[in-house]
Amino acid sequence: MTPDDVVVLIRDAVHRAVAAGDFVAELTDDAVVVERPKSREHGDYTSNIALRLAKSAGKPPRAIADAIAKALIEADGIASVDVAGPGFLNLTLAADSLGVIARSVVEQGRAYGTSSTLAGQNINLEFISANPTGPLHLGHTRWAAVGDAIGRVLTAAGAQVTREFYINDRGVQMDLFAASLQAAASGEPVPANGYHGEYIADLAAQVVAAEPEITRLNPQDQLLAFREGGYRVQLAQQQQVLDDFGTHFDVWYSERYLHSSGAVERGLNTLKEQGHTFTEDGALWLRTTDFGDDKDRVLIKSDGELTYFASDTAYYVDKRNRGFDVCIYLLGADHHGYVGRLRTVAACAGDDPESNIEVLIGQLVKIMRDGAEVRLSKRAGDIVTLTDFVAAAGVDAVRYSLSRYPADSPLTLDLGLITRRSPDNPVFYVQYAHARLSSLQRNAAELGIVRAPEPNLALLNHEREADLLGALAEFPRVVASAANLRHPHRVARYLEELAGIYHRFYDACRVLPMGDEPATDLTHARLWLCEATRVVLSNGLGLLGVSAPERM
RNA sequence: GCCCCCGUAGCUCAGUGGAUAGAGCAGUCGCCUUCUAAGCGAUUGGUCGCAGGUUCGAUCCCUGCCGGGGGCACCA
Repeated sequence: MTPDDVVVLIRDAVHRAVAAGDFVAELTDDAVVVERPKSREHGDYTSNIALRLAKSAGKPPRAIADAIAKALIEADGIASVDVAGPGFLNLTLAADSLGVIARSVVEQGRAYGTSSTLAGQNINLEFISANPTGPLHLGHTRWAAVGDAIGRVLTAAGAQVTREFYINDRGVQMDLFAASLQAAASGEPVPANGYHGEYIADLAAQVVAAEPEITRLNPQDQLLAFREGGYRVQLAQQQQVLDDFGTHFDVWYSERYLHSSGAVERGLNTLKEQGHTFTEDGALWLRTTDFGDDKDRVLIKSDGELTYFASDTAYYVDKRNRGFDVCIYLLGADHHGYVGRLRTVAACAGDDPESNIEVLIGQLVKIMRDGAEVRLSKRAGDIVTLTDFVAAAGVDAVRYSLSRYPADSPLTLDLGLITRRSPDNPVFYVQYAHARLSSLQRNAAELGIVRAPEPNLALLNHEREADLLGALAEFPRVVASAANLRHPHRVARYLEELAGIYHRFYDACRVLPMGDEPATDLTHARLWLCEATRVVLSNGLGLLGVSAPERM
């Protein structure tokens, strides 16, 4: 019996109690909430429905709880119902209705945890979108991990997801980039406002190696060649790094293409049609103050140049024209001033900023090493890159340690801790549980034990087994809420809890027979439970893009 | 000045109105003669920044204040 099944039982019980005249109530669809109680004494599931109905029913919550309990106890699969505290309903399930969860999980396999809660939603998920002028740094790494996990969780919840990376390959930063490469190649000092990282010299050398004739070009052509050559090399490098990291994009969208394809013009036309543009001081403005911005924004400068804001606006309209219902932007904290503006853009384009656009801000990641903060500055070159981080800690540890926290709160990581590959890092705790389970199955196979096709799952009545079954049943709800809230860290936290519950089960409940003893019905029931746990750990780690090792 | 994030155990952090506020690490004490001890058990540790308000009930929602971080452009 799943939590959703319990919800249905309670709803039916309320209806029966109302029909019997015990109290008066109207149930909305989401009124009945069932939770796993914190304390084992409170049964398998608990509901506060009586407390919620008390006011409108005009009766004390405990009286309502008693009436519901009376109707509920008759339902199949319910072993006992207690009314506790101010009026909580505490349910204990019959052992067999809890045990069948194990079978259901195993049979659903990789599909267990998926749902259709977001079915029909076509979502554009844009993240990282780094300039092609340097390596990916720590801020990008956070989104590479969390953004990818959000994509996986949304997909699991039934949404159609397109991951998109916007390439800022237009604008003055590209020229600065070119000038920096040119200077580095000819051994001259990099311009003061250029890019100073050590990678610039490497990039310049790579460009020269790929196109040796570049050194003989006249300065102007050479500048152009460095810009394009550097762009190609740097972009390819970013793509390779992300590929190695396990974060894959469906669309790499170039800002140049946005302009060359006419999308900018179309976007500006859409805004004009909606009537929110005006001309002043020779510039074209968007009246974002109509929707709460503190000031209007310029689209086309008085010198005829498009602003970056114009590109962003057109890009949003273009996404919508491509058929996306929801455009999610994952941005760094330094872009938070952009959130309000993007929302007004949606409003100016005639959309609903509450539903068509969503901007998530990733707060700063601070890295401590030997008690001191590692400072990050992209242009100065003192950066921790994604590649450095992965080289130091490995893909799994980096992905996991970033995605077990909500992205919208600042984060401090101890590099020493992560690189130490010690159990301090929860990813090892979770992966270890999976490795233990895999090992156990190898041992079972060696003993010639094959899971019985018709196990007696009612035998799973040990307290630790009930804990494990209850936790397994929660997984689909965890994934759905992670998707709805765009909070994949909930999956990670859940996995840590599940791993803990499994380790405690393992400690208390022997699975395989000792010595020459034969396999019993309990052995088989527990093997189903173990495989169900392994499936959920594997699926959950998969949602975070972290591997589920069979050996450690 | 205006806007955003944060303030929970010694440290790093979970906790989208419910029961006795949790985890890991750090500290203390135990458990390997059989499935991975990268594990398990026990124990120490809290005015949930402060003050009001809403509610049967607030760490959570609202208002104000205090403290820390980040952001404001006819830049990209």
